[in-house]
Amino acid sequence: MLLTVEPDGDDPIYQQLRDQIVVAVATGVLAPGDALPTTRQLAADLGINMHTVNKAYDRLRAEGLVRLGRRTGAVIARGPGDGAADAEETADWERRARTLLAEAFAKGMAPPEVLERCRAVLDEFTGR
Amino acid sequence: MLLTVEPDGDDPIYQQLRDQIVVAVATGVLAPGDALPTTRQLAADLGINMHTVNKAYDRLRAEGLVRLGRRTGAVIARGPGDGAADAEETADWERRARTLLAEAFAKGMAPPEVLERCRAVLDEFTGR
Amino acid sequence: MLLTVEPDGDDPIYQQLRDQIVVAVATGVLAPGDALPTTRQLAADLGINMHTVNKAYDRLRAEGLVRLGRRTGAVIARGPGDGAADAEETADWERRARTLLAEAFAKGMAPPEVLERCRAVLDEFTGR
Amino acid sequence: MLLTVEPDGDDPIYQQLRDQIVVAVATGVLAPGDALPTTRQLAADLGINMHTVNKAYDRLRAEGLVRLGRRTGAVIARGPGDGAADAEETADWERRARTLLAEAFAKGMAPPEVLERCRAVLDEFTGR
DNA sequence: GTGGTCTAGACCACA
DNA sequence: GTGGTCTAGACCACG
Repeated sequence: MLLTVEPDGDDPIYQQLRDQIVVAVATGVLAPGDALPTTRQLAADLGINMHTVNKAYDRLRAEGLVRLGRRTGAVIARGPGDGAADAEETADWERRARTLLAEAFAKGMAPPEVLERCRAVLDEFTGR
Repeated sequence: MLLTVEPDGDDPIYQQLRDQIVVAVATGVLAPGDALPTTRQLAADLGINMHTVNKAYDRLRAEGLVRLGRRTGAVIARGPGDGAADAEETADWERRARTLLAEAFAKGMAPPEVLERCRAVLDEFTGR
Repeated sequence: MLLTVEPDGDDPIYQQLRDQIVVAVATGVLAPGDALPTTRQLAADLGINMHTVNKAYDRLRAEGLVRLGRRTGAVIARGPGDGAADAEETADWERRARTLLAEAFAKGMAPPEVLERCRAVLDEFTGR
Repeated sequence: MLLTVEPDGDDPIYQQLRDQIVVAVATGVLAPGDALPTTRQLAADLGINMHTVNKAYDRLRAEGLVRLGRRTGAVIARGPGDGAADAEETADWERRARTLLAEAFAKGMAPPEVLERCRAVLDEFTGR
């Protein structure tokens, strides 16, 4: 099973699904054109409600990462090589990154170490 | 005024406060030993509920960034140079960073560019 | 009552609500800062489900026209004078306008007459 | 190929076909008397279901833009110069135009700019 | 008391 | 058989 959820986790279930799919796209486990499970199927597999899956898919569509097809179900629409993010998207991302990096630094992680971890994660994504 | 809030923003108000204080610690605007405003004071200044400020402070306490004293109020307990984060804290941070980096990569931002942005933010924190 | 719905109309109910609110903003009946009814209130008034209202509000939020407040409920966030639409938004609008104008022209409406109708509607919005 | 479809686009396929044919009539690419491809032919060319093409043609018939003959297939029935639309048709169109214009105005597009865009599109249809 | 989330189950549009 | 829409009712997070 590609996706799992923690019903009692801090993040809402649809958010957990969204995050896992984003990571799967980054790692190449899912590539543009790949089909995601149908809402009903995934809901049944995970023991959650169809609408919850639907919401996760809808958010991903709003982010431009998946297309919701009429016949095909949900399909990955964008991937690592597929053109750059727009300005607003990038600005929003940077704002969130800034907060996350501030937390690391404020809690005592050394900047070179932080950067190294980021590099390692990105290297993993690129497959190096 | 050091802190501001958007009452109708996407993030809850207590989260906005928490984030801003974290960034303030990272940039050195707030240093270990500095006192934060009292909950009543800050709530009055921002026009928000006292409980909301309290929640923000409590979260920061749970993260180990502030100490809450009966008479001393909230005081910054940790800063950039103050020893490393523990393993659990670090692992949790890395999980969140992984998701954020995956989003950037999946949406087409180039890894060197992403790293550069991270480096720039960290440089800003260290004062270069 | 400001808003009404036709449960059996061609457009989904949430779309009808969205459209009416957009028109209300254009005509000035609703101005930035004005509060919309709460989801439960509006649902009760119209005899529809809370989630349907929620969806309409969520779409308007995605369009940037309303903010969904924690305490305040839904509030108009943008109005006629409030800065221009971004490029993508404009391009999408123009694509839809092109189709609508093509329909008018193909069905025999004379271009000057079409323009005149558009001008009249816009004049109504500006209050002239 | 005159017509194309995005199977996973926001609009249903039959709607995409309908829109493209309407635009083709407006631009003069298709003129009254011209034959459209047979449903089988077009469905095969586009890799879609025959029923979908059928539905698009039927909508156009309901709008009075094409005539469906048993042997003649689908033929364009109306064009830019072919008499005015009836009152009901016009009223419906104006209602939709009003919503679309309201959206533009509410989102900050200036009325003169909106009118100018409309004029440009109509000029393109008339061939200037 | 507000919106947010989740569940459950139904019907419809689309293909 | 897919996603889209709507209804109904419950609990939670936020303030």
